[in-house]
Amino acid sequence: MSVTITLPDGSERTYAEPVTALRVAEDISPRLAKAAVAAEVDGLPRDLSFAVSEGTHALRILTDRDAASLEILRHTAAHVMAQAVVRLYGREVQYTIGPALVNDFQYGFYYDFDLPRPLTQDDLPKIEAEMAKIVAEKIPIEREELPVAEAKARFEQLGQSYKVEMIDELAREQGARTVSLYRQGDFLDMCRGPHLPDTGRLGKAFKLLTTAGAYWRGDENNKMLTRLYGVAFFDPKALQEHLTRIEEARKRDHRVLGRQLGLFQFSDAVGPGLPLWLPKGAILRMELEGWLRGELLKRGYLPVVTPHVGKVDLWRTSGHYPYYEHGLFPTMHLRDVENVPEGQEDGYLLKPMNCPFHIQIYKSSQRSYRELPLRFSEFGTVYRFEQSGELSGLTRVRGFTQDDAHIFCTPEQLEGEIESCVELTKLCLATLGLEDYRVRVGLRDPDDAKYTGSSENWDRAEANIRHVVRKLGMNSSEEPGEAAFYGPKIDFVVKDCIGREWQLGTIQVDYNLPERFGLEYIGADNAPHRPVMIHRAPLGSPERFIGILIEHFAGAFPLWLSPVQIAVLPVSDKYNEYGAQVSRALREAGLRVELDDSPEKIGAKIRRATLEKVPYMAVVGAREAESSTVSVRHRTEGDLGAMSAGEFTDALRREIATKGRETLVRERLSAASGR
RNA sequence: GCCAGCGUAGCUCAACGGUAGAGCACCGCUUUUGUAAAGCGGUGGUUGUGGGUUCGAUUCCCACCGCUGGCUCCA
Repeated sequence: MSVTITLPDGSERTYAEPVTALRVAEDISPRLAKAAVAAEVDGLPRDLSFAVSEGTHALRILTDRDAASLEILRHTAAHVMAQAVVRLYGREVQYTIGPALVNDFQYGFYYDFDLPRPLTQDDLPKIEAEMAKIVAEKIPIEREELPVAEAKARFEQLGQSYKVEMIDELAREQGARTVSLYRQGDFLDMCRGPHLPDTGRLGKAFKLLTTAGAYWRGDENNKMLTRLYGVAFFDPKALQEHLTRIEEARKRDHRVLGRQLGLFQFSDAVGPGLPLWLPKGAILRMELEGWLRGELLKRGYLPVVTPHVGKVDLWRTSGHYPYYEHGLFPTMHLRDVENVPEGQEDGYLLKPMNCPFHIQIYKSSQRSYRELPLRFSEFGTVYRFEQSGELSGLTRVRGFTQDDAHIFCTPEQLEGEIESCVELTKLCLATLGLEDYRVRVGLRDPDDAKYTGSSENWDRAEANIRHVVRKLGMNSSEEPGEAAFYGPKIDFVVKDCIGREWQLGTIQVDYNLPERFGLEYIGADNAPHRPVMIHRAPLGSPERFIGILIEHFAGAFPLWLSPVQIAVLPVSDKYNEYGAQVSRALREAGLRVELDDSPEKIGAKIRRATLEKVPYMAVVGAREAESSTVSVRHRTEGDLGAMSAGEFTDALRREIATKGRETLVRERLSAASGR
């Protein structure tokens, strides 16, 4: 009959009877006990009040220095917030769920409430003040384990019907016999825990950030609850840094930079989610697309061009229409202007995808196995009627282009083709320096009826994808329910400046549309066979990709993508003529140049070009005109010294060829330091 | 689509019941300038749209449109 506790440093402590984690901490040192936040017993997070039972157990005392503690702090913060809301808004407040978030860029926790009226921004200061009171009261947080029936009775008594529903569900789906409750004074919640030992430990480094609506259980058929988001840290300095980081991130927001740099705009006169690319944005986009087009040709892709509208029937055959009708721009009816043949549906759609058109091209002649794989590529603009609340800058729009292609191949060729698609997608990300992405393998959700095709087809497609992912050793996560309705996919997902995830590149395996459209090729055996399709887009969409790119570079694009590559800046009007000469020479060398012949002083011109994030400036005055040179300045590195226009051009061409490395800067700086 | 907030000059913001103001940008004049903002002057607004309350609305109320943060959705 004894308790043996092994500590992380390997030492052991023995107790005659069960002992709480806190007691052990006290025995180790009073300072540790004071700093203790929670414990980890046999690898599981526990409260400090947790009693370690007989036998041998590994114990670790968690302090604010442990990463795992932050989640506990934030979870307690959510409870304290809920307690404050109940205190302020009365017993008719229903509290539902309130988890900690540790990987979110902005938020640290939230709690969803059902209240007589939704809370607004104006309520937050009051709630924060009440939370501060609760912290000052240092209310002990106590855990108890109750049988399901008893716990239900408690919450029924409190009128907390959501909690009752959750307990029922725990009992039904996980066979729970008991549930754990946490009480802090007048507030009782069902929670797995662990929590801080008392509300005082929350401290002052918390802040409520925003309110939002959220459907109960994330289902839009359910009631909309009020969600409060907040964040908490152990250290007020860390909170301040966090808030500053959010503020900084908002400065890179592509919507802000897009306007500042004159890349794109939206116009009420045109309609929401329909971007207008301004000249500078259009150049950037053309450069990116032009590069990718070259890569596609090298890889045996065949360009095709297809229209923006097509008959509804096409989308019925593909299967898009019934499932995604609400996601389409409304059907155009032609009966009033044209005869619609008997038996043919009257209607055209603005295309939501390019695949049915590419399929028609496949079908335009009889195909032999000798032709396969056929890779039809098109930067096709598609239109999807996204819900109004979903629209967001360039990352979620209603009219956008896909760097699309459909690969038609034999089942034997499929995995090799998937592999090359993965490599091309990785090349795109690597070329732009987007290293921070995750790979998601989207599989069907077996409980959802929206997927088309046989389960054999799905099994095959999912197996193909898994093979390739394994073969390439890709670090990826499988997510059921993330497949396209016709097939599973590999998605490349990145985050924007405030941590929202967006899918960029995608590779989708599809056995189903070839079936639905009756595609065939004649095999070596002279018999018809069914091809497999891959839908793939390495950028995903230039719109979204560039949106992310703007944030990635904070608007300071590498030379090859910069809308203006060189600003020629005459020191005064007197040198405008020489400046124009230099500009002409650079432009003839294929560089994008802007001559600033405004009556400003040189300092102002430099400032303007720098704010516009033009990579290089060529300052020209008497000295340069005299010696036929330009004084080169880099947007961040400053003065790089004088060189001839020819030397400058050559250096920039070399730098453009690298697609990113600032070779000229390096050359000049190393020359300078070598001197 | 749902919840909340916001919509004032091209941009960033002020005025908050008494018929709008600043900085930047733009235009003009002076200055002819050497590596992140020269000086002076000027143009510019049916205060998102439509109703309502009021002697009077940018300000208060309602509806719509748009934007922002979430939720849902996302081929």
